[in-house]
Amino acid sequence: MTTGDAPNAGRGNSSDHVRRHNLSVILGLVHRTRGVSRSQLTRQTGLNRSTIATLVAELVERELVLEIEPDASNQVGRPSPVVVPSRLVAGIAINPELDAIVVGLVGLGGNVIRRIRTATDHSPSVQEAVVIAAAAIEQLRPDLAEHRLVGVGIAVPGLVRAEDGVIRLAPHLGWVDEPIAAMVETATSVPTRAANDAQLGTMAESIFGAGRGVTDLIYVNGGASGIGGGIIAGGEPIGGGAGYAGELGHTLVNSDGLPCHCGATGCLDTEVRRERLLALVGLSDADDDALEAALLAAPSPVVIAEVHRQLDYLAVALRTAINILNPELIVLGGFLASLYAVAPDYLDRLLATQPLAASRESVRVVRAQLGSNLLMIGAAELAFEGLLADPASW
Amino acid sequence: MTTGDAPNAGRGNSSDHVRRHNLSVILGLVHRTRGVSRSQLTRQTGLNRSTIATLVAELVERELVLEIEPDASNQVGRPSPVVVPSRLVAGIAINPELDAIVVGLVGLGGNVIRRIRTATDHSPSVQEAVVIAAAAIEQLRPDLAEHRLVGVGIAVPGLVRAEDGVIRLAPHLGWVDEPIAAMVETATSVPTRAANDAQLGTMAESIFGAGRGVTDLIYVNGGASGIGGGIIAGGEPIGGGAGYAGELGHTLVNSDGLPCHCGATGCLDTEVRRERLLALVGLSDADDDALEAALLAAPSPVVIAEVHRQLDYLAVALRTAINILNPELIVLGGFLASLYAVAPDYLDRLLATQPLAASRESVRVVRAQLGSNLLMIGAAELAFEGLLADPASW
DNA sequence: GGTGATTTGTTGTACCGTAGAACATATTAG
DNA sequence: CTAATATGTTCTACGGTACAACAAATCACC
Repeated sequence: MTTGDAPNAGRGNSSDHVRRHNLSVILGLVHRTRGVSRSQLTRQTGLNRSTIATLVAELVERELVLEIEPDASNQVGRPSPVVVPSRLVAGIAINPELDAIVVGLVGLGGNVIRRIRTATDHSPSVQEAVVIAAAAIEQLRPDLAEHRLVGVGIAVPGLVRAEDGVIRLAPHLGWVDEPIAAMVETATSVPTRAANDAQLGTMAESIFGAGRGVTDLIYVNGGASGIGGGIIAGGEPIGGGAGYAGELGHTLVNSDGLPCHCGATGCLDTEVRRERLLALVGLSDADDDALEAALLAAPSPVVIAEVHRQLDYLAVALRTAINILNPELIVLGGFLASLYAVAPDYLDRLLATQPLAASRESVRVVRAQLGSNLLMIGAAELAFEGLLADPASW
Repeated sequence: MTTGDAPNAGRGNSSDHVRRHNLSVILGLVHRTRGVSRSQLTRQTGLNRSTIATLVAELVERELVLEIEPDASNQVGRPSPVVVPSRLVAGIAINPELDAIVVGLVGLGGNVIRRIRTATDHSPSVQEAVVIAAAAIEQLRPDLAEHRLVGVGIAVPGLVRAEDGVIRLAPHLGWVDEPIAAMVETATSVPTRAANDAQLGTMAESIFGAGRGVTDLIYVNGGASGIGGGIIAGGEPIGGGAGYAGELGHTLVNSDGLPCHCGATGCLDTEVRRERLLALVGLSDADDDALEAALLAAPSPVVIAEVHRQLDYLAVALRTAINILNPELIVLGGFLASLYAVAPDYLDRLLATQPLAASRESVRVVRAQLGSNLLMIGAAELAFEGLLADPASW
């Protein structure tokens, strides 16, 4: 017996598509779980175990997955082999930052194999960033020889048009209308896609991190260059018409606030800023862990006041987002997670009163789990997307 | 050749599901378009024309659709019969208002066959509303005898849990935690579902109204009891975890604003209100058309000032929503459409500066098209959902 | 430590649904 | 009136999954 399957759009479905779809579902499950037994696959897909056998056999044939010895499960019955992602398959993740270009080699299952951070002494141009990324990929050549490269994904701190991977605006890098995906694809000859970094972080946390198994969540990240976010609704990442969705940082939180670079005033992004925290704890430059340690170590009244002030504004933005999207989960990343770590009860109390009662009672707040690998894993999702959609074409 | 088909979740797919899916796709197209030729169906679904023939034949057999004479199309080639929704199939729509219960009989294709409005002299209890609705359905009995009733849908001015159709809060009716879907289902013995009225209006406008063919839109409605809204993202209605999504009325628009019944302060819903407009044009009670006529007829400075004030706040809420969701289209309904009719340029100018540039340049604002039938059509969508998902089971 | 119960892999067959080809039919263009 | 074109109709082929029967590997129990 096979259950449910609710495909979309106005498209029909033929046997060809059934095969493609089923291969895609299975490879997707193997990817997300990093290892499932064949018997679990039969249960989760609703397909017959003979069908699972042929489908898995095709994926093994194509060297996309491996079947390994069943683990001692203390279960009655014949043990079922575990299907794991092939270690051959890999994607490249690129993340340009203000002062560095990070390039990573990521295996199926979101496993970061290697990672090269190239610091830059100035904020690079897109051309420079592409050259640096290409050089880093060159460095990876020995590793690449052992892998099958299926794509490149770029996590950009700015607005990226989903359709063609053009950066419309990366304010802190000063990039405007730059076709970064096309440029990298030209340089690497590997299919390349680009998207907003926070959206990719959202996908990563949703698949491998704090949002596993949750269909409706909001991710909000606080970084050095500001606040970004992403949305998963009904289990799907929400990109909007062009790919610019998720900009929770430009929610109004203070009518009397300062003008924001976006053109409006009183945005979350203008009120809640990392620099202010750094200044208060006497750091000029620090990573998230150091900042959080300093905040927790020095709970002076001034620090607490600022933390509360920022949480007040965060709560206002979250109230709006909760009312609009009714998420089950809010995932906080970067220094927003630190703010929450310093005063969890304070934020919880605010969120227990501001949003509509029905929506607020079912929402949980947690911190992100993937840490420094977040954007590598997220960008790699973009790289894997084509493969996961149609495993048989590879 | 058949193209694309991207089903969801971790479910597999077998021949049984293919058939169900294809029937569902075709009935859905016939429903949405209110009439498609078989040749159009082959093109839009990508299925072979022999397959379309058998699928349509099954739907005809089940009396869900009819094939009618092709219309003179001036096209070369053999004319293709037009597939239209069967006039037999109908759903019941229920919409409780503050001073009336509206019940309608709606045919497949969103065609409102009959509509009964039962005025109440006081704000009814849920029990009263159900009794009144049941009585109205009784009145429809002669019509019902000629139709096949596939479901009941209820559009509730409040938060409704999607799972079981329990009203969590309908503030203006004073209803809390009322299992209205179950109550109506008991009274009618017809499968019944309930949802928020603005969400259903969103679906209706998206399928039959201003949002046809648009995959990412926001609908915002201004009614006597406040502001509601709904979201379509990636072509799908967004309900959130429990079904409470779309509450754009409780976005912060004024930090110095008044407390709102929702628990927060400065909500759009507290600043932008229909009563204020009614008072300024000297009406105590008027429908949307009368209010709009009065606003357009009497553009006194005071009226213009209030219209601008309300549009200022609406723009702030839309800016936040646009930044979060990047819609292609914003559909305004109720008195919000009237505000826009009075000063379209004013709102357009605000929206041309406040949201992020990339998002604002691709968004259009239009008014809703379905008028007084909006909620009947929307609620009927709920009634039809089961049928459209699996036509063969009926 | 053997035996039965249980679960799952394996193999071969049946069935279902769609695709495709060939032919029929209805329209337009000239 | 004829050719071109598009679509309906019919029949056959093919692909993919389900199912049944059997084999294999584990656990539970005595």
